[in-house]
Amino acid sequence: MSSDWEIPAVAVAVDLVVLTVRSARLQVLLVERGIEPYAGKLALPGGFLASEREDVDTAAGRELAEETGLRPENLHLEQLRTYGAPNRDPRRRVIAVAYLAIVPDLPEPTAGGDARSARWVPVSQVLTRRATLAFDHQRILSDGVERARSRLEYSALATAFCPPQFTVADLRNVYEIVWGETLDPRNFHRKVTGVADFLVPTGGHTTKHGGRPAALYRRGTADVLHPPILRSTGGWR
Amino acid sequence: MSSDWEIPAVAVAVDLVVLTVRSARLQVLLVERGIEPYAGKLALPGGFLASEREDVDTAAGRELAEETGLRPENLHLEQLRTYGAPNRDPRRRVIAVAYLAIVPDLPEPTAGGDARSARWVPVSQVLTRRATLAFDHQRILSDGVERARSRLEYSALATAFCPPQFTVADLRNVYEIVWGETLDPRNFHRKVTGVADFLVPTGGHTTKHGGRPAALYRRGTADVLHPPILRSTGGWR
DNA sequence: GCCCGTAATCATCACCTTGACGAGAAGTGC
DNA sequence: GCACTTCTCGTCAAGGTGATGATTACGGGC
Repeated sequence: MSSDWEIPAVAVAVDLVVLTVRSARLQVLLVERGIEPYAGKLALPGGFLASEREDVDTAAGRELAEETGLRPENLHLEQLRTYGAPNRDPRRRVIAVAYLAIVPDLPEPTAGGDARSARWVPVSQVLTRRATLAFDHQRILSDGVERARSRLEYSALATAFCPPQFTVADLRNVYEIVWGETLDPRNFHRKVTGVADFLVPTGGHTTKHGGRPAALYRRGTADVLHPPILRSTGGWR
Repeated sequence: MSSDWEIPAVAVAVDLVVLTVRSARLQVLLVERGIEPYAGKLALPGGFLASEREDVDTAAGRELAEETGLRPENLHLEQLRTYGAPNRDPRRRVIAVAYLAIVPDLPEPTAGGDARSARWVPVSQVLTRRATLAFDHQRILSDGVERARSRLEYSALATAFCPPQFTVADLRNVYEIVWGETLDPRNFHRKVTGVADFLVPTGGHTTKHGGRPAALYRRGTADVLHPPILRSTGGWR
């Protein structure tokens, strides 16, 4: 570092991997790019810092609110990782701080705000390359999905996919769809109800479906799952 | 985003949490700052991108080589997370991409390169505030240590603290010091030797110490620990 | 109302992993 | 040889897991 060396300044983008379970599939929120590069291509929602003074975490919450209309307080939003390869963006140097957001099945897909044609796309369609994404967003999405799968094992993340009140079956549905494997309902029930402070019974019961009504729960105070809920594949067992 | 809006450009710094086990303590590599702000204060080693084209991961490896003289190929280096609060640095807007590096006990503490007085400091001295760090480096260190502790459970990270050949006792020593708890030698031995592809016996044995010679191992191909090595505290059990 | 299908919940059992701990193996120092 | 240390193997009870049977509680058709 010689004294006439100038500190390089780069643009900082925030990209969001917003996941939900919709129509029995894991889906990701994508936007269609309106401008070059990659005009017309699907991409993760995101954008640059709004000002030189905006906090990066704040920017992520702001982008999420713009795209989904949801306040970040109510949902899960965590930093995923930062992607800093020099040629990510052909225009100029941009490093992207990626965030993972988990939202429940929204009534209106992307009604909120001034989002430019955001829509839900099944993750499988992207990961199998039936749909490809702009920039290195394919990689970011892949990392985000793997993070979510892993978090289901050790954290209460699954409840973020669910409405405020949900049944054990709802929860099992989340696990099965995100992990892509079927789980035994009886063992799953025993395990999740056995985890300390994971689920709190509300006293209510469902009434709709064709079987016995299920007890309703809301998420408890536990962030980490005491005995974890481990998947058979992907780990080891 | 109006059309006259300019994309904010910010400086990108790479900060390193370099951990090792030395003198039976978990220690972190720190430098004494020579310039304002925080001149004279201890800080994590790091620096700005060397050029507008430098990859962020590459920059982390470069900084590590400058500080320790070690080539990044031989050791563990992973991205920790990005710290993007607007007032991290009082001079100007800087976002820091922090990395976690694990190195074995080096023969020469900080002999390598042109490092400005880098030295090892016990982590406990920093976390208990007996020594304080510049910027938000206290928080970054804290996150890095917690990441390392967690990684010991599920990954082969502990071997990165060890020389190429090591004994089960060496490995147990790493776990005990990083976790800050004692482990039963007999159960630990059974567990680590039972994990698939974690340890490969070299055939050699130690000869030095006062007890029965220990078999020597080198790290195997496993990155994730099949049955994980769980700590009693901090997790749940 | 009664039978049936469905789904939720409870119960049982064999197996495995874990932690606690005993005991032998294989060196060093005196 | 003896005391001491550390490594390594074994045993056992307790608890978690997967597989699976049984029971509960609803809706729907007749």
